Amino acid sequence: MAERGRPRTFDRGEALHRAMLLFWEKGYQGTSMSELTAAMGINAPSLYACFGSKEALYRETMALYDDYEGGGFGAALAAAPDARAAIEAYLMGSARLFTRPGKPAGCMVVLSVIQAAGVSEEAACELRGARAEMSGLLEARLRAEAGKGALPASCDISAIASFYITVQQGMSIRARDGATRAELEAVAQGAMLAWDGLTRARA
Amino acid sequence: MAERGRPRTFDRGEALHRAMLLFWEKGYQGTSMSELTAAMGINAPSLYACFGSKEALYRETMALYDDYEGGGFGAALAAAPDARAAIEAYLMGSARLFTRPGKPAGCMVVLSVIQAAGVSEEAACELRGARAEMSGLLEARLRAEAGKGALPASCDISAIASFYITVQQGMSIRARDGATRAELEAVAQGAMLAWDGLTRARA
DNA sequence: CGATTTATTTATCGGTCGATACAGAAAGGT
DNA sequence: ACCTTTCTGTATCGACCGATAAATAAATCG
Repeated sequence: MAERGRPRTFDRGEALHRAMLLFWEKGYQGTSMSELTAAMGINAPSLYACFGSKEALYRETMALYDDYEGGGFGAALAAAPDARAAIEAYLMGSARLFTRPGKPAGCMVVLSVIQAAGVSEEAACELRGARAEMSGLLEARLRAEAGKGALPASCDISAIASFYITVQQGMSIRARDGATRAELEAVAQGAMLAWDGLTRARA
Repeated sequence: MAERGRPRTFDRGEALHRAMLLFWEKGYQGTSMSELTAAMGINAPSLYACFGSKEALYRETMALYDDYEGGGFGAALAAAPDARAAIEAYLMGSARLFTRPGKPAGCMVVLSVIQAAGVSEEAACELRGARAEMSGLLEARLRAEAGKGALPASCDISAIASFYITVQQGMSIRARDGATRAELEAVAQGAMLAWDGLTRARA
């Protein structure tokens, strides 16, 4: 059951990784085929044979990002001892992820709100889903805590999630604008100062 | 001292306004000349004669945005009775500005961090300056308050400004992703819950 | 009135975009 | 060996990009 035909001369995963870094940095429309083929070290026909199209490649790089770069948040949220620690880990982890030397600043999924202009409606939906998923993870973690009675039943879980998602997305922009890790960590700590107020029982 | 030559058949200000809406919505690279000329109701040579180039037009639309759309914040900050009210007005005003029916969602200046890919280094600097200016306005308002003794001298003014700027920029992304005005206003109120903690005197 | 100046329309420029046709090269199957 | 299959490099496709040259139209100036 060995492979038929001439074997590929490049590493598919490595090429995909390099494409991801480009799309992450410059967005979909902002990255040209010639930049892609140059960075991936292959010619256009090899790219099309291997990945299908520019958009299919983009979607695959986004999946790779979800799996390896933006990932780990689900586990971190679950591992935290309580909801407050989970949110803090989410923000502080984001501050670190958004400012890794040698990697584009900010979150590829968050920035795709703007950077994915030009992709098909189908792909845009997929991206919207990926962003909503993160929001869903946060809400789920908070609801789990509320279920344990650790949060007042009357507090607005989705509003809390919405607030911290917004802060994290703002951190993506700040990172792109040159903010340092220390600045983002200070922002994260600032956002945690709203925790008591947000989780206080409502009328 | 009347005008020489054939008079222009279109309203320059109106054409600029239409170009602004396009750039605001789709960014610099994402807006093509043919889209611009179609929306402005003129042919390409008229555009070049009147505005110089696509980039010069973009920069002029950004100036227009600064003056008429994003403006009013300086005055609002100054008019507020105290620093807390100023910050709250800034965030609540942003929530309103980012979700005006018939206008693109979010802030053109904030989104330019990502949407201005492709412009010259000179224009990019100008945009960075425009973003820093807003941050400077916030800091100045806070320092004025600290000078009056209404804020502890030990609290970190630039960190407070950085936090609220980050929230506001996050609101721009959320608006682009479809967030409603009510959601953004809730986020703004959430951010104000951090105020007491942020302005408490430090060790 | 011509002469000058400026704006408009039409047609098009060279360049780059994303995407492919084609022929040659390198593997397995028989 | 030969055929089939798959990948590779070259060379290029039509479409659109941002930007203009040239000819025409509409105003003021002398």
